[in-house]
Amino acid sequence: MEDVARLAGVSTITVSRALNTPGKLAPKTLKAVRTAIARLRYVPDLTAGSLASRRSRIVAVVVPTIANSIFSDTIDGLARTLASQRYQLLLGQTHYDLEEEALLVDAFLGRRVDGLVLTGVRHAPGVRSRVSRAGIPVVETWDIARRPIDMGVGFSNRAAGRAAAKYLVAKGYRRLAYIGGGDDRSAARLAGFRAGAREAGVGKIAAALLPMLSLPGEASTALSQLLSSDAPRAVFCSNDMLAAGVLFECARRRIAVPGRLAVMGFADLPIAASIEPSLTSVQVRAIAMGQAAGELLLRRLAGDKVSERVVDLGFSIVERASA
Amino acid sequence: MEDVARLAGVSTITVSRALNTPGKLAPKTLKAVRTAIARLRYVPDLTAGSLASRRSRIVAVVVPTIANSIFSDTIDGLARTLASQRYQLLLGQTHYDLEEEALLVDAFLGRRVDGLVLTGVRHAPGVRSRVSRAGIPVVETWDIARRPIDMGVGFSNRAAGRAAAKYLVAKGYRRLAYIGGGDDRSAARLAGFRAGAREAGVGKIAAALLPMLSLPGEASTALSQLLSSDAPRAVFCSNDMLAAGVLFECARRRIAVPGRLAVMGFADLPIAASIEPSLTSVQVRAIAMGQAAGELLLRRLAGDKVSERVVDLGFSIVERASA
DNA sequence: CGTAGTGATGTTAGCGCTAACATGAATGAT
DNA sequence: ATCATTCATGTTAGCGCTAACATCACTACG
Repeated sequence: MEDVARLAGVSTITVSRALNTPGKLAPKTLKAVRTAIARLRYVPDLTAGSLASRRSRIVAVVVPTIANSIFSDTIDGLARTLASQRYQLLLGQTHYDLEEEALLVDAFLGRRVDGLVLTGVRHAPGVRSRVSRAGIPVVETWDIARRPIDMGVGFSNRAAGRAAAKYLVAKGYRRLAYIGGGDDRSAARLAGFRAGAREAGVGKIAAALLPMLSLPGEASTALSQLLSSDAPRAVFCSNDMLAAGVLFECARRRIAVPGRLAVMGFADLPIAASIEPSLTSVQVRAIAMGQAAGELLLRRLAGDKVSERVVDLGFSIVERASA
Repeated sequence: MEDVARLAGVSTITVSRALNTPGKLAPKTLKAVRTAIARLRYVPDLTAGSLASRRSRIVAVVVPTIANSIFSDTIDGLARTLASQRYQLLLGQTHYDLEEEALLVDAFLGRRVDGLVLTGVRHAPGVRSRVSRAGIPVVETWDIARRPIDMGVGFSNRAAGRAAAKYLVAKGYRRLAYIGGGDDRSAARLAGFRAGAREAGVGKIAAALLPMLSLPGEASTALSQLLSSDAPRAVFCSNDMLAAGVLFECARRRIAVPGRLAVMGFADLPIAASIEPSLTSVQVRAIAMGQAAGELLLRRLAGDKVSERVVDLGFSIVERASA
């Protein structure tokens, strides 16, 4: 930077200003500095800048896994929103392990990220306090916290499960089943699904819980398991990929959908509209969640107060052929 | 850090060593420092550490989009490999725009990342030289560069397309078609597909090029387009999701697969094995690519020389029911 | 018992920027 | 002509760490 300053005949702070607040320089000076920067191929060191200014222009996002396209959509929305203000994204995956999340959060706080986006509302003990002490804006996504760490963007997984049950019962299905993973949000949907069924006067629900992934192939196993006992009339899957797997298995076994088995998915991934038969699904706004999280962060980083700390983006049921 | 040092009765450098090279401290001292760190809830500032040590322990990865699960698998492999050495991932998406890539690369270089992983082998002018000047290890993935910037991990998209054509012709299909995106790698596969067909004595190939995304829904349009002209006997899709879309459309139109139309996918995503009929696909090793990229970086960051600068992970054709 | 060697810890001097205040020139109102 | 105000730029002093060298105690050996 000193070299640039010397070549342009100014001081280093002027170079700094040319980079950060070009509007505050006289046009001539700005041009001279820019010429010098180009000539010397100078690449400013943002690390040093972060240290001096105490702003890193980095936001960290923690998701269970990016292999699930649902979270990558949220990251995409977040990344695009933050990119508009030249913020960069540091990515961490927990693989559905709260301890991993705690480690990632600590590492990110050490990097002095300007903001933090977490997935889910349950965290390892200590995370909450450490994050609060850091004094940075934090957004929890993909669920609604009763007591958010700071801010939240999401929807109620419980309510979504409940709505799914009510939808299926209203359609006349009474023997209901659930296929899903064991993570918090899937568990909340299952709890809601059970509650909804109970409220609608339908009793026990068969549930097949899977390991964390949500691959279509696992659905076959889960379906076999369910069919071997008291065969359900409708099955709610905690993910469209799982639901797709069920549809494939049904095609293989010549089980008519929805004639003999109704299938309902979750997330409304692109495949839901395209698959044959098309898949009834609970639509959630994955990209919008990322965008909203990014906007909340940006507002706080710009000094705004943000009174609406929790944003419920809701969900909606998209009725298609399968249920 | 000074507070911690004072409380532990040591100097700041000893605290630094307790954090970075704990093995070099006397066990008593280490314990004292750790106690002080815990008591004060001290969170070391990695930004300052990066500036002083000139190592950021951050690696940047640039992909076209993480919405495509193929790239998120690579990122996953990369992230896991790097996490073992406490490196963190900075993520950038180009949305298939080389100019975007150039901007991201510049921003990442400014952050003094320790390593860089790029997708593809074609870059905006200037990127190559700027990256080289930075003197950091770089890995280009998802294709094989004839002249890599530094290192490479991938497979030949051209060869993959060629192999797909030969496979289909060997199966007796002669009127071939291609459905794929317009990005470099898809284009390379199409070129290879054409070359393979030519070599196998099959002439013109119908091709439907789509915008960048690879959603199953877009396949319907593409298929209609192909069927309206000289109906193909076999179609090679540049992505399994596209292929799935074709299968769905075929189910809808009661087109027998592979009886009337053979369908071949690319990437061997989980859905390929699970869909009905199961999908013949070109398997590529997305996760392994990320891991290998991570390993190359780690070796270079550890000071190794790395003589094999380009790793070809190859591909294989997985024969299933659809072609 | 002297000397070299080893291991543990400390001292000094930055890493490359920017915040905060300081300076000085130009402008305009009185 | 004087003074306050604004604008453009400069000076100083860190931001919170770590590299490199320095120091000191202790061990081992002939």
